[in-house]
Amino acid sequence: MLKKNDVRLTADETAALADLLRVLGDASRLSIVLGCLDDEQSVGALAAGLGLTQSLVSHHLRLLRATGIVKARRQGKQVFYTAADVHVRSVLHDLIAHVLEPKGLGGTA
Amino acid sequence: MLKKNDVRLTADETAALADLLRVLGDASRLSIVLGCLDDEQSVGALAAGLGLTQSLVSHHLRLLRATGIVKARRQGKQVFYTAADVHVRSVLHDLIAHVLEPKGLGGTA
DNA sequence: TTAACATATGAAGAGTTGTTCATACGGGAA
DNA sequence: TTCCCGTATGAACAACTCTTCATATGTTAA
Repeated sequence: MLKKNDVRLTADETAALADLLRVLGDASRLSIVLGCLDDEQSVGALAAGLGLTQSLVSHHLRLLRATGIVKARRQGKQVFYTAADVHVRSVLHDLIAHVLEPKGLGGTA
Repeated sequence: MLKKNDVRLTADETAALADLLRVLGDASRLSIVLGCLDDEQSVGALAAGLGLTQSLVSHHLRLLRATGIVKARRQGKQVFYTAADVHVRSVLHDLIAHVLEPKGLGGTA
C-alpha cells in the first residue's frame, strides 16, 4: 500500500521522468506517438496522415525509439513503428483520459 | 465506455497536451512540482529543499502557474504553492506509479 | 519613515532543439 | 546490374529555453 503523498523520487528518477515528458512534450512528436500508439504504422503512413515531412517523422522516431517510447519492425522496404510496451500505452491512455475530462489540464489561466 | 484504441485527439488537444508535457519535462520544474504536489510549500522552502536558486524557482513557478499546473496563495511575505487541482495530482501520481514499476519507462535502450 | 525579509521580474548569454534541405542507405523488381 | 521506392542521416540555421545576475516589488516590523 502506497501513501498518497509519498512522492519522493530520487534525483535520477526525477531526471528520467523529466526526460520522458520532454520527449513527449512536442506536438509533432506527440502526434506521431499517438498515431502509432495502438496500431503499427509505417513512417510514410505517419508522415502522410499527420501532414509532416518524411524526414521530420524519421528524425522524431529516432529520438522516440532511443527513449524507449517506440519500437521498430522492418518489413521489406517499410519500417513499422508502435508503442514500445504496455507501459507507454498505459501512460498515454491515462494522460489522454485526464485531458479529455471536463475542466481539463492546461487551461489558459 | 471508451474503446481502448480510440486515441484521436484534435490538433488543439494534442498541442495542449504537448504543452503540458513540455512544461513538466524539465528536471528542475518537475522537482518543484513534486515538491509541492501534496503539500503547500513556500518559494524559499522549495529553493532550499531542492538546492535551487530562489530566482530560478520563482521563474519556474511563474510558468507552472501560467500553465495551470500550480496555484499560489499569499500569506504575509511568503507565497505558498501547490498543485492547481486534483487533475494535476492524479496525473502526476499516475506517472510516478508507472515510472516506479519494474522495467519502468525511459530505459536507456 | 527606514530596514529587513520574501518574492518577482528583466536582461543577457550559453546551450539546446525543431525543422528543412540534400543526400545516403537499404530492399525489391526488372 | 540498374532503377525505384521507403527510410535514415548529416549539416545548417532560426528559434527557443534554462540559468544567472542584478534589481524591483511587496510585506512586516521597528
